[in-house]
This record gives sequence, structure tokens and C-alpha cells, in this order.
Amino acid sequence: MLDINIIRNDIERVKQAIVNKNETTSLDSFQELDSRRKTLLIECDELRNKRNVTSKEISELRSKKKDASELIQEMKGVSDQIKQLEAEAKVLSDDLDSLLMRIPNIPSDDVPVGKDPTSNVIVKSWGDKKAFSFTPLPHWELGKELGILDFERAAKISGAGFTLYMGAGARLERALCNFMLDLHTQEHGYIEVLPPYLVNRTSMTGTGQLPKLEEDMYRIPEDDLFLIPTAEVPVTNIHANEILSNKDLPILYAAYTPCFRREAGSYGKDTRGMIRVHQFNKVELVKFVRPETSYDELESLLSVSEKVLQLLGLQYQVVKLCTGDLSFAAAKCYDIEVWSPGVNKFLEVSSCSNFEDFQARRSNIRFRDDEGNLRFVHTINGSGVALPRTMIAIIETYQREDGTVEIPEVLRPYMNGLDIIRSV
RNA sequence: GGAGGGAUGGCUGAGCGGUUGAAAGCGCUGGUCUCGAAAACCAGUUGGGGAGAAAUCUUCACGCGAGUUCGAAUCUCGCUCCCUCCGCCA
Repeated sequence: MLDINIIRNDIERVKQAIVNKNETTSLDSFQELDSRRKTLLIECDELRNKRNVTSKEISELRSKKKDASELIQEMKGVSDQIKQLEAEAKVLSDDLDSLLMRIPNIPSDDVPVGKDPTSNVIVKSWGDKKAFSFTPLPHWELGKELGILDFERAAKISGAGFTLYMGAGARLERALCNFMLDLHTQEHGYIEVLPPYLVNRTSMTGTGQLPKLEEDMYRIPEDDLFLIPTAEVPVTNIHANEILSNKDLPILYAAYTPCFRREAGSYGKDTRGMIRVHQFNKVELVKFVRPETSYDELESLLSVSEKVLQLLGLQYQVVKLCTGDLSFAAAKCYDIEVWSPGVNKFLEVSSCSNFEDFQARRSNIRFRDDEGNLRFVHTINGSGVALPRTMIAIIETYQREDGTVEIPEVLRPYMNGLDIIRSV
């Protein structure tokens, strides 16, 4: 949620941000709603004041055993009037709130303006393209031959877009998870958290997934709970409605969770293998930081996420997203894309975003600064990193001509010493 | 699922329907005292909205939402969450 004063004082800037983000929210009704609401509230305030003052008078008259029936009679009317005005104001407030909740965050000044991913900017390329003496296979072929990935059976169990990991494949997934968590908690100072995977509507709204993306969520209607699309949702909401101590900032959390996405509207895209699936695991990094430091903290979050791929020896690039590719809540975002030699594409494994105070305002996460003022924190998050696509890159990058796959050095301790995945 | 109890400020915990935005204690902040500290004493210490340059004024909020009333933390109803016991289950 934006500071309403930004909309009041510089509505053109907000309108431009909406256009640049390819959003369609209309601000036409804003000024009317805002001013009518304000007028009503002022009127309400005056009447309430009258009621408060008169009630006190009535109380005094009563204690002196004097008659107060005339005042009581008058106040009856006032109370009815207040009730009516309050009801009107509530409608306006609800409308205004729902409008505010649909206004996206404003992109940071250094974000390139653009309609679609073609305007994204590659800001870094790491690692060399691995030279193969043979044509590298895609992971779905390698995985099937090795017996570690079974998409047919996953489809039998659940449908298209699910993965069944078997044997060394399942073990590799677990190894990756442990490797990443250990790295972030032991080397980068993140606190490990294991949050709920089902969250309520308030949490989902706090981080900005709702109201816009309801169609993309798996929802449990009986309880109005949602399966998390990312650990960002439960982890950011850990501190909802809290006032954090300045000396505790920054707060760094790393969470390993499954993520559930309906992927509505992406049917027919990336259908083979596990490039795009409805359920996947991910290690998510979430930071709560002082506003002055948030852009530095974004860079450091990016670099610890990159570290994962560097240690795994995977080629990747970092892309700065243009305005049109930026998510609803983000002010700035870097995608990390790992190279997949078999699919012959870069695959996004992390989006490292600074939300500034957008989420903090929605979730009401504040801190007291050195001057004693209450301010909203800035929130930052990114994956460190998403597992299936990382596994794709590992399998495809480390494949050998005989169809076996070498396990990266850093993962071997987590694989009980296994160094090669062979067909069983 | 059944029965009962509860939800008040950073914490503990009072609170007859009418100066209770809220006692008291703890904590925290500032001050006095001290070479310094502790103790003691004094003062301050919730948040949101509106008006104002400011001092300040005003309004809302005692889990959430409705209701009764001139007036609700206090009464009624619904919901949520927490605790205890019983049942069921990992």
C-alpha cells in the first residue's frame, strides 16, 4: 500500500507508475472518495464531540438530582445522526481502502521503463558456458533414464505440472535444501524459520498477493486459507502488527518451504519437465531493514543468493527487471537466471526484490528510529534459491556422455558421499 | 467434536454503565543525589485519524463485528484466538 499522501500530492506520479507497471487500476474516483470521506469524518467528529460533552453534562445533572430529560432527548437525535454518518463514512472508507489495495508500488527511479522482458537489463553474467563434446540432453530425458524423475506417475497421482522424485533425485533435492540452509544460516547470518504452509487472507493481503492474484492461489474455501505461493507470505507476516526495536534491525530469515501455484493463464507454457510446476520447494530469504539501508540490503541479498549458484558451479546471469516486468508490490527487482544446457535457456531461480515500505504498510510492520519516531520498515526478499530449476541446471550441466550425472563437490557431503548418479 | 474459563497499554494485573485512555506494580526514558554506580526520591512513558506554523485542541481504538443506551472496557448477540478437561487422531 502506498502512503495516501503520495497519491494526494502527486497523483500523476502514481498514474505513471500504474501505466509503467502494465496495471489497469483507475484513480479517477480517488479525489472524490478521499474528499467526501474527509468531509464526513469532520462532521462526525463534531457531532461526537457534542455527544461527549453533553453526556458529561447529563451525568453531572443526574448526580445533582436534576432533570436531564431535555438533553437526553436532544442527544437521541444526535446519536442517530452520528450512526447514519458513520455508516456513510464506512462505505466510503471501504471503497477507498479497496482502491488503495489495488494500487501497485511505485518503481524505484533506477528501474528501466519498459513494457515487457525485452526491456530487462542483464547486469551480470557469471561462469562460462560449459563446452560439451556431445549434445546435452534435457533433464526430463536424463531424469527418466536415471530413474530419478518420474513425470508420468506424478501426473497419475496429481495431474500435469507435478514432479515425483525418486531415489537419488529425492536425495539430491534434500541435499540442496540442506546445503542452502546451512550456507545462509552459518555463513550469511540468517535465522532459520519453518512457517505454516497455509495462511489466512490477511497475510496474503499483507504481502500483496491479494487482492490481485487470487486466481493464482490454491485456496481452501471451507476455512478461507491459502496454500502459500512462496515463503515470503508467512515469513513477512511474522512481524505483522509489531513494532520492532531499532537495535534488532536488520532481521534476516531463511525459510525452506514448498510453494504452490496454480499457474493460471500459463497453460501450454514450459509444459515439459519441471520448469514450471504447481508445487516446488524453495529456500526463501526475507529481510526487515531500516529504510536508509534497504537498497544496500537488496544488493547483499542478491549476492548471497548468487553465492549458492557459484558454489554449485552453475552458470547464471542477473537481470534487472524493467517496470513492466516488476511484480505488483516490488519497487525494484533482480532476477537470477541459471543456465540450463539441455533446455537451452536461462531459467529464473530467484527474484530479489525491495518492496520499500509497501508491504510493511499493508502488514503494519514498524520500528522506532533513533529519534524515537515510529516508521515503517522496508522489506526485502528473494529466493536463495528455488529448487527444481536449480536441480535442472545441475542435472543438465553435470551430465556426462554416458547419461550419468556428476554431483557437484559441495553437495557430496549431503549425499552420503555419492559422487555420480547412475541408472539403477 | 463435547463441557468450561479467558482476551485490557512493552509485561503482570485492577477496573459499580457516567472526568477510566484506562489504577497499581514491573520495565523503559529523563532528572535529583553520587567521584561513579546501586538504592531512594521526582517526572515522563499506547497507537491511528483530523485541525494548527507551533503550543495545543479534537476524534477513534480495552481481541473483531453488530446491538442496547443520552452515555459501553463495563450489558446483549455473533465471530476469531488462547487456556483447562473429555472424546477422536498423527
